[in-house]
Amino acid sequence: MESRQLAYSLCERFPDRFELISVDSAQVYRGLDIGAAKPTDAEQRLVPHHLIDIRDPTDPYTAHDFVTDASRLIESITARGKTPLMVGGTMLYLKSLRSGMAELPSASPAVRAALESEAAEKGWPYLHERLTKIDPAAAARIKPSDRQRLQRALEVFELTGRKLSDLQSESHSNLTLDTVEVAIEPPDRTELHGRIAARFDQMLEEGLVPEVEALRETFDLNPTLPAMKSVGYRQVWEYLEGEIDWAEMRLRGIIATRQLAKRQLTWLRGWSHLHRLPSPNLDALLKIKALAHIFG
RNA sequence: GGCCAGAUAGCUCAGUUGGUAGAGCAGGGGACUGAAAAUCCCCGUGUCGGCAGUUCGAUUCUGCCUCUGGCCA
Repeated sequence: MESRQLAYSLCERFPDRFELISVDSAQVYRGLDIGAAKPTDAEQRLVPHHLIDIRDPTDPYTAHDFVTDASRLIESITARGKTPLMVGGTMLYLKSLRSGMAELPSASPAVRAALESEAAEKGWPYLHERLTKIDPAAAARIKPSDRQRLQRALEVFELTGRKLSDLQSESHSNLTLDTVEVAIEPPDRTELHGRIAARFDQMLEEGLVPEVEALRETFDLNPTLPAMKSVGYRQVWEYLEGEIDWAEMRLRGIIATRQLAKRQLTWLRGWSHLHRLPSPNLDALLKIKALAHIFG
């Protein structure tokens, strides 16, 4: 959350030096502003921002889309003589950009719907058994309870006639990135949780609920869309449907945010070559040796 | 003041025909290849409100007490 402020400090110190690429699976959607903690117009004027407001919430954006878009942007920004600054907390996007993604077919709503109804009829364990027959390696990795990945593995087979595990072990992107990775070390858990609660209350005060109501009027949304499954939006949706009351919505929103933060920290823990800063302090950032060539 | 129902894990509760107890949620840890702010996996000893009594043995039965909710005054 604070990394963006640090990025802005850097941009102010070195004007016209950087362009910012948002690494955020919620900020890509138009209309998701308050809940996605999208940069304000004033902030967006500080430095060119990319990959914000590029999709309607009815049109899912994916990790693969991100890798494609970000790769292209990195190239063009660099060609302009500037340095791309990637800021955001969608860890899979970052990971995929760094290690590349396999050549896989994109999602097919028709195939997914077919698998969905088959699962409703015969159960997911049955589909997992089928995956075991066609792709034992993938089946061993994917738990029968992990419907999302199970569905994906079967979908890939339907679409290509090939095993997901084979496709994944083949072609990986050979994008070579010279990056310096920096993360701001969060405070202790209790304090982090306090901040998260305050932040969610702030969003409610700023009008998160009316924002979702407006989205529902503007777009033909449903609760299975990624945009509406994201933190805050999902809980407000349930509230607007009358499934939960205000207090419960607030509580669940805060809980979901905490759990998201925890998952992001889990990603970060295993990150190698990561520079950890105790606070969003520009001087501390500038002391990182690996950055010397950029400012030198 | 009287009657009734509760009091069990951080929270909501289940349960033990008497052999010291378990779910959901929260929390912690982990995984992660076109939904990723998603999806999933692992982790539960707590004076079973207090004090007595009955019993080989009580969280479980009995009595008293404390607290909470409801009803009646």
